[in-house]
Formats: sequence, C-alpha cells, structure tokens
Amino acid sequence: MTGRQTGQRTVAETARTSVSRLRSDGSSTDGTADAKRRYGNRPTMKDVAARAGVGLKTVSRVVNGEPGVTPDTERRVQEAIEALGFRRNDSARVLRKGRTASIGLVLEDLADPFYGPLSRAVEEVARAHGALLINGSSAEDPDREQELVLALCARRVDGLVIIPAADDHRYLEPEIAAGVATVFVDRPPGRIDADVVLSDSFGGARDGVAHLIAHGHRRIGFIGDQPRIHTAIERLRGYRAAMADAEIEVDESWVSLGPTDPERVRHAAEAMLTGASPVTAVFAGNNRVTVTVVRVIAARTRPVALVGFDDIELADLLSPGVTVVAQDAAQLGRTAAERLFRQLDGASDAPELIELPTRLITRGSGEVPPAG
Amino acid sequence: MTGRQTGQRTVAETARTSVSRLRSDGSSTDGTADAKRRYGNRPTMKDVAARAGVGLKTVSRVVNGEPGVTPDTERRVQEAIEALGFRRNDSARVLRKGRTASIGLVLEDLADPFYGPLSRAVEEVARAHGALLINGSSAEDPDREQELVLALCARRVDGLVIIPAADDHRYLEPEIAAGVATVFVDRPPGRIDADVVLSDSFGGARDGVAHLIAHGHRRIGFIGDQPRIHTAIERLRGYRAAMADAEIEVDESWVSLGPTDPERVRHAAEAMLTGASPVTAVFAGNNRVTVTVVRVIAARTRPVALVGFDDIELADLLSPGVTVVAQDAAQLGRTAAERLFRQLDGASDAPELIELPTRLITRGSGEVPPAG
DNA sequence: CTGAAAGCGCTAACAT
DNA sequence: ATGTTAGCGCTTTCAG
Repeated sequence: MTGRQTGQRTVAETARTSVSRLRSDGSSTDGTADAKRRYGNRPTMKDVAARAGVGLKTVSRVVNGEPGVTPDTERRVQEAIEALGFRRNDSARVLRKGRTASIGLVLEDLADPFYGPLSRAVEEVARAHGALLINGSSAEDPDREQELVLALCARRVDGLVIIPAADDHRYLEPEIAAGVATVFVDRPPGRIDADVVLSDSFGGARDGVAHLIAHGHRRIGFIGDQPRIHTAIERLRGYRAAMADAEIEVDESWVSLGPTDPERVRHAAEAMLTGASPVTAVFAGNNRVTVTVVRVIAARTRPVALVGFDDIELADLLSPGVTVVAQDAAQLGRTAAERLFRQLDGASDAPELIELPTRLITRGSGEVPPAG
Repeated sequence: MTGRQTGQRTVAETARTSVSRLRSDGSSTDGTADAKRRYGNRPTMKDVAARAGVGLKTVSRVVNGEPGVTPDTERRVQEAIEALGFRRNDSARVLRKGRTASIGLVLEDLADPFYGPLSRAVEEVARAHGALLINGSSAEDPDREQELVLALCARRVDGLVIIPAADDHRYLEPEIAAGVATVFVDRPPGRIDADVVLSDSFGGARDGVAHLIAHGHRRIGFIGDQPRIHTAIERLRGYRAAMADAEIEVDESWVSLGPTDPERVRHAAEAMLTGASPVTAVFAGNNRVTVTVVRVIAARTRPVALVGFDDIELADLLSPGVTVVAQDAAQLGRTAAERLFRQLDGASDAPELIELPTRLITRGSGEVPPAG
C-alpha cells in the first residue's frame, strides 16, 4: 500500500499458511446462564433488578456508582450482575444522556508512519478525558472523507479530529452548528472556519531549501505531493521563497508535484537528475517522497544532496544520514485533541490557527556539496 | 514513545509555535435554522415529519431507502431533511436494531510501525462490511486491555479483534456467550477458546537463526521482548530449536528477554557483544529490537551479523542491508477481520488457529561471516 | 402507500 | 434509601 521494500534481494518462504482446529471441549460455556441469557440477548438492568429483588433505578445507581444505596442492597445487586453477566448498554445510555464519550479521527492512511504517532497521541488525550476513539481512513479521497465524517456524526461522536482530504467542508456546517466539536490537523479546512493545528510547512521547507543553498547548491529540485494538498503547496511556496531569497531562478523542470507512490516519485527524480539542466540537490516534500528519493540517489554514482520534509526512522544510519525538516506528529495530534476537549468543555473561543515549529536536523545528506 | 531518532547531530528550531485568530465574520452560521435547531439539540425524525406534513414512519422509510413511498412525498421529506439539517441518530437506531455495525480493535501501540498496516487492513475489511472501527491501545498493559475491551462491549460493538496484552481472557466469556464475535491476532488468547491468527514465530525464528548458523556462526545472541509475550517465547523457542539442530549449546548470557525500549536493548546487546564469550551474531526478536541493534552494531568496529524478526522500512538501504524474517502485518489483520465477519455472518465453526508463513529476506547483515 | 402505537435499555425527575 | 414514571429517537408491528 505504501510500496515499501523495493530493494529486496532473496526471498524464501519458510512455511505455508496452516490452519488447525482448537480443542473445543465445551469448557467455554458455563452452565450457570439464566434462561434469558441466550445468544445475542443480553440481560438488562430490569433483569438484574428482578433477580436482586430491587427496583430498576437502584440497579442504575449501583452500576453508575451513585450514592444512596445501602451496602447490603449494593451487594445483592452486584451479585445479580455477576450471575447474569450484565454489562450496561451504552447505546441506550447515550440516547438518554446526549453525549457519547467518543470522538472521531479521520486521517489519510493509518499505515503511513506519520499518522501512527499522531493517532496514538489523539487517543491518549481522549483516554485522559474518558473518551473512546473511532478511527477512519479517507485514503485521500474527498468523498470517502465526507462519508466517514457523516457516519461519525450519525453515531453522535462528541467531536471530530480531521486531517482533511477534501477542500470544501461546508457539509460540516450543520454538524458544527449542532454542537459537534471539530478540529482540523495537518491541513486547514476548506470554506469554513474551524480550529486548525498545522506544522509550519512554509517555514520548514524554506529553511530546508536555504540550507541546501547555503551548502552551495543552486540547481535544486522539489518533489512534492499532489497540488490539491495544502501542505504540498505550502512547502513548494517555501521552496520558491528560499530560491527567490537567493535570487535563483527556478527552472520549472526542477519542480514536480503529484502522487507519492514510488513509481511516480522515482520517475520525477530521475527526470530532474538527468535533464538538460540537472539538479544537484533535491528537496523531498514528505516522508514517502524522501524514502523513494533516497533509493534513487543510492542507485546513482554521482552524489546528490537531499533534504526531506518529515523525519524517517533510521534516517541517521543511512550513509550519508538523511537531513530532514522534522515535524512532531505526536505533538500535532496532542494539540489538536486538547483543543477539541477544550471546545467540549464549553470554551467558545473563536477558531484559531495553531502553527507548530519544525526542526532542521542535519545528518549529512543535506550537506553534500554540489557535484558537476 | 518509541524512542526513535537517537543519533541526531544538529537540531535547529525554525520557528516558535504561533497562534492566530481566524476571521470569524459569522459567515459559518446561516440564518435558515429553525427554532428547534439550537446548540446541541438536533432535529429528529419527528421534526422532519412535522415539517414535511407526513407521518414519522414515512420519514424513516425515506431515510433508510425503504420501498413504499411516492416519489412526491419522498421529495417533500427530502426537502424537510435538508432544510432542518437532519442526520439520523444511529445511537437510537442501534438500540432498536441490536447491531451497531462497528467493531473494536485493541492493539498495543498504534505508533509501532507494525500495527499501522495491521490496523489499516482491519479497517478496510470493516469498511467493506459497512462497519466502523473503534480503536484502542492497551499499551501492553493487561488491565488497560480489559478495561478497553469491556468499554467496547458496553458500546455493543458487534465484534472484537484483539492483540492481547493479558494472558487470561476469561473475562470475555460472558461477552462471547452473548454473541460478541472475537478474533485474536498476533498472539493467542489465554484460558479461553477463540479464533486466533498468528505468524509462524517459531518457524520464522528457527529459520532465521539457522541462516546465521549456515553462515558459520555458533555464538549467536537472542534479544527478545518480555517473556510474558507469546511471540517472544515462541521466537526464543525457534532460536533454541535451531541451535539444538546444529548441536550448539546455548550460553545463557547470549539470551536476553525484556522490554524493547532502546536503553534496555542497547544494554543487552552491548553485554552479549563484550562478555566472556562474545557473540558474533544477533537475532533480534522484533522490529523495535532490530532498530536498536542496528545502531549498536553500526557504532562498533568489528562486524556483527544480524537477522531481525519483522521487516523494517529502509532495511535494504543500510549497509549492510538488514536481513529479516518478515511477517505480513496487513495480511494478519485482513485474515483476522475476515474471520470476524464470517462469525458475524453466522458461521459457527469451532475456533481455529490460523498460522501465516514468514519470509526470510536476505540483504547482507545476516550473511556477514563470524569475526574473531 | 401511509401512519399510530409499542418498546429497545437506559437515566432524569419525581414520588414514596 | 428506594421505586415509579416518562421519555431519549429510532424501528417494528400492525392497522388503515
């Protein structure tokens, strides 16, 4: 899906898929079940109340730890709960209470190493607020994003953290008006006002490219994501700003935006490295691009300088190490989630744009001098 | 959280976190809202029915695409829906229908690159079955696992995919009896029967270690995860089997199980590389271990052979490339999720153990001859 | 083709 | 301290 592991040499299957039947001696179903407890028919508070010989509300009190129950009755209720295997039905609870104590996270692809830590950070904040996280991938498809978001709204999630794929979020207006807290991360929303948490793509890219220029490069390539993605545009803008600052005219054959699959990126890199005016350095617009460009460069004899946006694991162990403009995915997620819960706690500030700094981490590839 | 990027050289902040107020000209709240549509009070089918001048059930029919509605009334209902910004409340629906069309996934840490693709694969299958995914991390804590699982059961998820941290899952018996479909992945459940999907940890490790032996190594170290984790034990067992096959006696100073944080692993690796009977090769029990061992080896002058369990990105670009026993995380997730939905579709097969093969991928580090 | 009534399992608001 | 009643918003059932 992310096209990793292209450069494999030898592959050997060590086993076939095997399937075995497990012991099933019936030990997993104990005989203590009440008549009511047949498949798919779970005991309710009413059942517990009947069994414990108390009223419905008393059971509710015990289950929710509300005060006003004698230790003795509490014990009887607890026993009935255990015996019946009762578990409160939160769907019913939600219906009554209005809040679901769950938030939705919509991102592009959980398999992308950039989003794992982000998602995890959102989850931790949610957990700290007693909420569950419902997760969905848009696969960078605007329609799928909308479908997902609206499905989450139908579940009445209390809030949404969205890494948008679409560029028009007016479809969210009724939801936000109805009280669904919403924060966008990594990219701004389209055509609505809402909280946004971003990395400083422009500044990061500008500094990364300036770094290459400082090391003597003038013919510098830029390979980024599709132009409808905000970060791609911002990073390209940063590239152009750095070039302009150094009074270097950009040859448009040095710039390539498009999908970040290895084939496309490889092709783009090869093209700008071999054209009429070949580049001596490349700025890679995100971690997917960087990984592929590293492979392309490794396969060439003449050295090419590289700075990538996003840190990548093991970047320091390649030779040369990969110089990157790092953003803190976890911090991005944490900040967004905290902002979300602040909304849920009733803060009604105006929408804000929070921009997180990036860090230039030099490891060697960005300090390679121009060749040729 | 995963302790990546230890070997950084220079770090420069490119900006401060900045916060800006967005334009908020009130353009996001259109004036067409009905009186009912105040904050947190969403229109219901009843409201739609009233506005469209039809019965409640007719609205329900339209919303759910049920037959038996005149095109004309359907249109009137649709208009009312649009005007009111109505969105069906799935909590209420669930309460009535019994099924939530959502499944839970409990894993250790979404930030671990192994689980991203797995989670994504589960999500894709869920999506194909019209279900949403609720995600939770156990952080390798048995109590937290149970808490999470039971919270998911309270939400009445239709099914659970669990990468267990606990070793006793009897707490799930009432849930499973009540009809919650359950599949374990990556590690087997404890003390209950349930479907399991595993990689062939034993066979994979045995083959990986045998590969080192075939390249002349006899003093081979094993660094794995904590002994309460099933895969750690199985891989160690594979290691011992390979050593026994070659009639090599294992010096217990060559074996180290424990947490996989960089510090612990680094210490373990250093110890076995410098002891009285130093190893010439290391088998790393999972991707976290491999990453750290690569760093340790890179910092040494004398070459050390390495085979790691789990593939890692860019493994092919290090020098030497990292030889690994690869497992297919996405396939693991896909298989488990498909099995889950088979259960939900009514298949009542006995619990099965499905074991997926691993692949040995040789890239250089496993073919380094013994030094000294 | 359409709608009124009942009730899913829970909690809020009142009794007792 | 405990129980009773009335919904939450929807689908199911059954009657027009």
